[in-house]
Amino acid sequence: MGTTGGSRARVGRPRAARRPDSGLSARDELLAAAAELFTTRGYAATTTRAVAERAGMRQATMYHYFSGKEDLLAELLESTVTPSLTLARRLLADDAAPAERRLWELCRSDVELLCGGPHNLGGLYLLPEVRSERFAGFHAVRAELKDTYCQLLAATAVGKTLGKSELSLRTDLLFGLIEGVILIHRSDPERPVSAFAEATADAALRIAGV
Amino acid sequence: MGTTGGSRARVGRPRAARRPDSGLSARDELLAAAAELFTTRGYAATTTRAVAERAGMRQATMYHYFSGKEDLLAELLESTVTPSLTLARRLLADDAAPAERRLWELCRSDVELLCGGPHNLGGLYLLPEVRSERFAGFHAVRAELKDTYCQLLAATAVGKTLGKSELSLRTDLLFGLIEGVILIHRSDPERPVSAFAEATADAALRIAGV
DNA sequence: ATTATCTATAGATCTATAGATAATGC
DNA sequence: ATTATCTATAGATCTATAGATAATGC
Repeated sequence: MGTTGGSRARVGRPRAARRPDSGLSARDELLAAAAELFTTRGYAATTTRAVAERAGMRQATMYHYFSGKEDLLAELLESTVTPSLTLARRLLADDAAPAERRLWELCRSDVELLCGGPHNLGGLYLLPEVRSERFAGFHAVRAELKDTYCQLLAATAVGKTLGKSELSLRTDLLFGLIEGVILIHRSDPERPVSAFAEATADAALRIAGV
Repeated sequence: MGTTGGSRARVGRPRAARRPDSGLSARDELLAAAAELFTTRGYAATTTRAVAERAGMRQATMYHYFSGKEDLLAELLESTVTPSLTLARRLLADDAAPAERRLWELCRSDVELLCGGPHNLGGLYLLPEVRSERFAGFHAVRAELKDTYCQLLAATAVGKTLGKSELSLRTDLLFGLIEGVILIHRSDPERPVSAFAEATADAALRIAGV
């Protein structure tokens, strides 16, 4: 997420509302605030003022770091999908482990990413605004990730027996479960994420018939 | 959805923008417009003007039928979950068929309800605003529906072997898949809904380990 | 001199109400 | 007389910019 910039004695006019140092750079404070508000209240319902003030600064100051709400959401979306794609590619290339095992690991890791961490970034995927073409960069990376899921599934024992449209349906089911995993997580947020991620990965393979 | 009121020669001042008769009552025209806009653009991003004008009337006229956007969403939500709960109760009581079969049928029917029909009402469940306490009526009915899923699952052969927390996890997985089914439907809207609903019901039972 | 922040605000909405109007019904 | 609609608008936002200010850096 960029500079973590912990320090004292910073350049620039001091903030009006002093608060204990979060340890994050101002930019990251804004991203964290936006993630929380977007996932809980929604994107359109979240004002630039709400984001800035939750981050500890005045509304106008946000524009020093981001060109607007859209810019914040775009960055959050890409930061979520990029590490997942990196792992997916590594797993696809690694032919030491069986495909079943690699697919399971990809699912497990994605669930941890989406449900773990300080904010439930998985909730971002459910925002209706995300479908807009303004987030084409995100959609492109996401499509690549989905294609990797599809290739891993096709490489399993079951996958090799499937026709094209059946493979495509099962990929959609599998990917849809992961994409919507936050809905399940929300129904019992107390469940420890690591065990939940394993259980969901098990379920994901069952859904795909693996 | 209430009165279907098809007719000519209606009481009241004529609309400014005449359009061919939709066959729906003004109230239902508003609900249909709201369903489409809420699911595609989101709730907060949809203005009262957009809803009214898509329904063929001016913004202020909407207030003759609904007290505001919130009222529209509340009615849409309840209209989606109520028929599903009715079926669920009937299936729970019907001990002629095996529980596995009844659970499958409930899943299939819910997928048809959420993905079929003129607008993809399933998309409403993903709106962040829906979690607000303002929609407590909906949440109550929804909780009852989920409980029925849980009881049907518990009545299956596999269900009887599960401990409490394992049953609860599998209910969450199953219900979460159905709740998020619109995400899967969106990835290929061309798939015929009835076959898709059957495939998703199959997947739902697999996820639950039935 | 540079930087991060502030205050102030113009312009663009959006909601919800008040009150007028143009039909039918009796 | 009743009804469904309209037009107009006050009041409440919200975004994005302009320009001032209070730190550090040199």
